[in-house]
Amino acid sequence: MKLSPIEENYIKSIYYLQAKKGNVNTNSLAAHLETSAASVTDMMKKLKRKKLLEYKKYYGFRLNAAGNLYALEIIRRHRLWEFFLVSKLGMQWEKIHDIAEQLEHVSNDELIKKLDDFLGNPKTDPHGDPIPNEKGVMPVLRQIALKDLTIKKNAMVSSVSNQTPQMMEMLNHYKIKLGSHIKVTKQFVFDGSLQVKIDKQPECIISSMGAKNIFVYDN
Amino acid sequence: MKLSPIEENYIKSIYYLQAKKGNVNTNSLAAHLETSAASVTDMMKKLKRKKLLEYKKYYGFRLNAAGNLYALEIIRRHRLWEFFLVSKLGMQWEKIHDIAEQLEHVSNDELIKKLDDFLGNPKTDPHGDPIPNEKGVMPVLRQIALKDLTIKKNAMVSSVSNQTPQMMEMLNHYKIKLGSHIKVTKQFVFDGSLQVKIDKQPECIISSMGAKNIFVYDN
DNA sequence: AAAAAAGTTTAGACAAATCTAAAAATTTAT
DNA sequence: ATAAATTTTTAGATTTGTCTAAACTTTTTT
Repeated sequence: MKLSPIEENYIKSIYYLQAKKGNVNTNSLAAHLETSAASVTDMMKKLKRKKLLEYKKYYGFRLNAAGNLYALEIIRRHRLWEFFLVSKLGMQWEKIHDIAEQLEHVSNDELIKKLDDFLGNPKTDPHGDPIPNEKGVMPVLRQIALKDLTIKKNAMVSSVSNQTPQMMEMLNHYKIKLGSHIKVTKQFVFDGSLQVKIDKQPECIISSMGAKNIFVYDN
Repeated sequence: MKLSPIEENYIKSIYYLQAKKGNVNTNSLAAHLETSAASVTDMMKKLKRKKLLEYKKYYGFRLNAAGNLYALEIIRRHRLWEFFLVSKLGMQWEKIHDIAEQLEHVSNDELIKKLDDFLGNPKTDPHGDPIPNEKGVMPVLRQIALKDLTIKKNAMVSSVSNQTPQMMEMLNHYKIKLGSHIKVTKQFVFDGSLQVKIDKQPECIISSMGAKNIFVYDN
């Protein structure tokens, strides 16, 4: 089934609010989507007709299995595009969300599959949020700061917690990208700096400041 | 100004029909967009209000300078995405048009600028059609078959005239991509095969069959 | 130059998504 | 348990893009 971008936005918002608060009501969904409660009621009837959620007048609504799966598909597209915008086009975080909101509605299974492969099958978006797989399964990841990574354990760069020009300069210099393979080869107790191997590059040293702000998943 | 996807499709269709036939009338635009003549009339009034075309009842319509520029912007987005789908994701020609029709409506100037740079500022899409620049200027290109390329002249791969698995296999083997820099270093009169240099790779030999089907622009 | 044909526009209706204001149901407070 | 407050739904209007059928222009034919 293919929904309109508007319907997709409803599904996505319900999913988020449900994940955050357990249940969603008409008013909170209206607030989240910046629309009226009346519009929400109308749409709930429609999405019930389309069998994406349970809905009983005055008794709230809830995504069913199909609705959940659809939401995860949208989130998958959104997060893959966000990854693309940052890792391939080098866009800044603040700018990518709105663009990904547009791109997420482009629907073509082969496109998303190929995009995923092209990006190296990332497990999280640039903010560190997990990307559901094709079947709608969110990977369970342990994300830790690089400074806490067990020595000699392979890990992957998942996100970076600040995006100052100084930080970007450093990442750039070390050729650290989202998705980069990374391993700590030595720790210096003296100043907390680390010797690390990034992808296939020769080893280099990262300061404790840097190692605090770079996040990786090690599973 | 930001138009809806539907309005953009009207602008784009008018542009194409105008380029092909000089002038467009209500019925032919309706046919092209698979809609009714009445819908076209309604939309012409609207696009006139938005100052994108000249329109006089019963006397036809024509894009003005602003409308033309807008059309070229849409075409630019469409062709850049087509290039992306083929050169980065490795999709097949038959599949890319419909996807690009969706992607072309995603509007963000910085996105398109960065995408263009990421792709290496291609001058044509995978079909060999020129990509307008940011100012709406179509590059004037001389596209020729690789076999006709002057020896030792630098050129760029613009398109490939058939997409059989055999052809793809060869392109893959030689690492020839859209946008690849290419130069003929030697011609063998005997069988018409060519020695060529592709990007920074060592020289290789391409048969006359291959050289007939690979197109380049040499200016 | 009328009549016929072709092409275009208007009128009126419809579907999707929205809104406001009023009505109905539920929840909370007394 | 009734009243008050909150929340949700309905009713009816609006906007965008669409349609068919009828009316209107222009063009072509005779």
